[in-house]
Amino acid sequence: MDSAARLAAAGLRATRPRERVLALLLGADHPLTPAELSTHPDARDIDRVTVYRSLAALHGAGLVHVVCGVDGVSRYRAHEPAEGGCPGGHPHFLCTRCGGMWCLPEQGLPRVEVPVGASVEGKQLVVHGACARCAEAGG
Amino acid sequence: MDSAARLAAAGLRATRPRERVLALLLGADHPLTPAELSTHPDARDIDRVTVYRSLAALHGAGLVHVVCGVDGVSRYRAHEPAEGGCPGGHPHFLCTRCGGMWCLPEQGLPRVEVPVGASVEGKQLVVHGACARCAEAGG
DNA sequence: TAGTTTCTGCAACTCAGTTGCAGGAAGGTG
DNA sequence: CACCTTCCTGCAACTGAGTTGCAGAAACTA
Repeated sequence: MDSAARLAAAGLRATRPRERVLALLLGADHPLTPAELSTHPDARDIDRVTVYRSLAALHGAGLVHVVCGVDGVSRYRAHEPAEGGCPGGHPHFLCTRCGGMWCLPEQGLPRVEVPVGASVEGKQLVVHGACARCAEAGG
Repeated sequence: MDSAARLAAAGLRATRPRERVLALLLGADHPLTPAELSTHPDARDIDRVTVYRSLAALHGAGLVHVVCGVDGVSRYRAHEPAEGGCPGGHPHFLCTRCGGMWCLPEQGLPRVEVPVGASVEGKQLVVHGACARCAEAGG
């Protein structure tokens, strides 16, 4: 299923910026920041603000999941809409050297007991350190 | 052990801003943001920048732990230096309505398998939703 | 094709956090 | 106690992420 079809299936207008952003997320092997998206050669002509709003629309429609690392930057990744339920329900690894992030999809998240009366909307587990390449480069 | 004694024990100079910041963190029942600290009545005369630098010093000395929520804001909490080892090794609950955060210290963090060659320096599990008060207020 | 609705791009803005630098305080030495 | 070195503080200015308002343009509908 390509970007345009996914947008239509989710009830979103299939505009050029949205298709482009979703296509980039689908083609990436790790979560991307809004900055990485708007400076990408294939999206240079898309405004920063439009990238943010497209990501918000995609997230609202359940086409992508978002993770905020210990560096305070949000990262987005596309997932199959068919997965439904709890997309992004896996840990992520953040390299604090190069800023790269990778999904660890084979592993789940633990059940957490929250204070009485509180309602849970999501949870995220971020492991941080140095990725293989940065660790080897001396870091 | 009061703030000044903790600073000395950690090998830090016991300056007024540091004592003040540490005392506020020790007196709080939940993690505080740098903004909450620098606008606190007891710390109004401490510069924003000094708050950030004091927190960095306290964190580097292992007197506080830091959590970055899904809202991209860092929060700090003091802990007993005697605990050592892996301070902050518990989940946190973040209320996305009021921005409050609470520690869930009775629960641990799961072991996570990371990509080959990567080195782990820490991990954090943040559960987000509405706290009891915000949920009751209709959120 | 015309018309309504929604989206895009621009400009300006807020807020978190950082950097450079001059003056000042903390704590050691004689 | 005075001196001196070291480190810290506060100010100003800056970077970078993310948001808001608005006019014009593109997408869907009839």
